[in-house]
Amino acid sequence: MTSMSPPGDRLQRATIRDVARLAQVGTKTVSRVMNGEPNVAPATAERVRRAAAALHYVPDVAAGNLRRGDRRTQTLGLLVGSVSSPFFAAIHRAVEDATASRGLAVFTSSSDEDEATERNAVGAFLRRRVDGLVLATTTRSQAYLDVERDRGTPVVFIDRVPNGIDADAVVSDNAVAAARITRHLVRHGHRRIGLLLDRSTIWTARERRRGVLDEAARSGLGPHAVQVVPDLTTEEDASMAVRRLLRADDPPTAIVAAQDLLIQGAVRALHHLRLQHRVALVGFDDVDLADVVEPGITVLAQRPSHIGRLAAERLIARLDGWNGPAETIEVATDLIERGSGEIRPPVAED
Amino acid sequence: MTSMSPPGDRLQRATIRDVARLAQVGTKTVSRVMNGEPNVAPATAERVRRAAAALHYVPDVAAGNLRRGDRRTQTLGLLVGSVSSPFFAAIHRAVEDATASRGLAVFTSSSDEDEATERNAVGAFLRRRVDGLVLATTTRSQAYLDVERDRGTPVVFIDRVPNGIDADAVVSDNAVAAARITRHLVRHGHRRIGLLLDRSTIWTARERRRGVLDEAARSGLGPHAVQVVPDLTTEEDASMAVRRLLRADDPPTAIVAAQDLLIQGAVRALHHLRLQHRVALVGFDDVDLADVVEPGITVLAQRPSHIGRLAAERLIARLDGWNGPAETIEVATDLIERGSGEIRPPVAED
DNA sequence: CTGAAAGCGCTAACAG
DNA sequence: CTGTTAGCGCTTTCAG
Repeated sequence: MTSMSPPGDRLQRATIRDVARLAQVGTKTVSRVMNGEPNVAPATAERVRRAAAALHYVPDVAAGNLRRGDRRTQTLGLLVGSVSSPFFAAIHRAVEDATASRGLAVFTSSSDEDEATERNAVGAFLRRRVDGLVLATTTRSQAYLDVERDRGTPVVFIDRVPNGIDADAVVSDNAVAAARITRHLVRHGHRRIGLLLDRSTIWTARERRRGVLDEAARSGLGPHAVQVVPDLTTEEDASMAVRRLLRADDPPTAIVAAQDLLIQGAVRALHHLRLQHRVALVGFDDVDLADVVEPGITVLAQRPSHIGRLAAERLIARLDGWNGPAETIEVATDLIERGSGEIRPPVAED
Repeated sequence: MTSMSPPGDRLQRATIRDVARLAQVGTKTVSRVMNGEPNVAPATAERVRRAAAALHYVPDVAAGNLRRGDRRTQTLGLLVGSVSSPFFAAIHRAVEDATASRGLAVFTSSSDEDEATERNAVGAFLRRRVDGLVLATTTRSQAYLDVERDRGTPVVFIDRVPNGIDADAVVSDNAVAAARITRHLVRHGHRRIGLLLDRSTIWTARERRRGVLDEAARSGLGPHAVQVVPDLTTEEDASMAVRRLLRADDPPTAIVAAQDLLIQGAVRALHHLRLQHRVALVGFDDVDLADVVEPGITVLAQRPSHIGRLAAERLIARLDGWNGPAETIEVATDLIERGSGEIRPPVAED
């Protein structure tokens, strides 16, 4: 029976030879039927199918690919910062959607923004002979993928542009978006802005910082107008940073939170301080219930599913032999005004 | 040929024989070194490692496993409702964490609660010879996995108990939790409850319904006290359901939303109707910013990362040969009171 | 239309 | 300590 029976005598897995024997044909004929190749008499094919079903035969694609010409495993590897982040989870879903109809299976891993973890994960993908790679890279240089790319494994980068390797990338227009946020705040009268950032090892954090600072300068805000708090990792980090910023002399009248977790920390801090209607707030990435909170949270929403879809499509094009030059695709972001970003600074300006 | 550039001569992938030739040893020695087996002279091992590095050799685990005794691919398949749902994303992360240190790579797929999609995904996993399966199943019966399980592939179900197969499962204490919510509302004076549910093909939806109805009966509420609205899929569905419920004669004084998306729809509807302080609301699953909204949203929080970790640990135990009886592990849930669930009904009781 | 033989990259089972 | 031979499950090649 299932679990009681003598330990150790697990059912033998049927091979193509078992099927061939039962159907009274050669293994090649079974192979033809299983792969939908032509030149099999309908009656023979039916016999083979019946035998396969009777034995619960499950072909071993890895064994097949060992000999097959194209050597395709119909598998790809996806590396993200964390599969549990809403942003990357949405990308993951889009990659899966664009990819499932093609019969591609997806390996996923989280890097946690650690170089060694990324390299381990990519190594694990490569040892399993994935056909292609979709990477939110966290390493300084991706030159380590050069050889693999030259061996014909396409690599598409997401969320962050690559460094030290010529490859496709699909990213948000981070600097543009950050500048847009800044202009928005300046137009509403703000001259002192607090900027909450993720680790500066992450390309998006650097881009967003650049976008804010450049636009602040362009608006003539002066060098100390933007108070940058980098390397924030958790909600609590962001909360504490907001408290610290607002306690200081000459506190910022507006906060920019450059990532979803940081928004939540900032919102929570402002509410606890009862300053949610006094201090402006704009965040990167849309957050659940952002429209129900009072005031609604103004955000610069990225389009993660768009990023995922474009990346997957580009990868598939490469797999199909398209050989155009590598390019970086910028995906537009949307400024969604809900109230928190439209708060004006207190009138007591110096 | 790839195409224009260095015409068609993509780099050849190095095999174990290339490494052996370069290091002037037999292939078995290379194999020993790559797998950390004993009985290789340090000098030889070093020579092999150098050759492997020079050739950028990446072992093909699938080819190795073909001959290896245990036939382990160090790979497992994870099926969830959707990888982009926060609940399943958290489970996914926990499975990855419990599993990465072991060198297991994870295939993920979304079922979208569709039977055929589930079977396709599981088939794709099996053809790739995953060592084990973690499934949030959506099929009526999982007897189709019987043979595979007897072949030694462990299967652990998550979020939903299996049917037609004897296997481990890790689930929330849904009915208990639903009863607890109901009791909570009854204690606060509610006698008419609106219950928003996901598709009744999903086991959790049925369990939660049962929990609410049983507890309502136990509390002597009468057969029409709970108005059940099943088969809600989107936020909009939930919003509309709330509006409809509250427009009716004798509307419910409390709403139970049995899933995160439905909570958001319900919250939004209540806020639009400006009834958020009049109608009680309790939801399943914690939601971002639930504590910042006014009133805070009372939820029954599941512990998805706990579920994922336990499922992965059980799977690993099975892989390590542990052969105890299959069991269903219930993970406790937490009632988090934030205000919305503690609203009392209007005094005008009949 | 069909099947026998060879071989994909690797490891088990021996022999040195 | 090291290498040779066979063979994992499948597809290619090529001869019927």
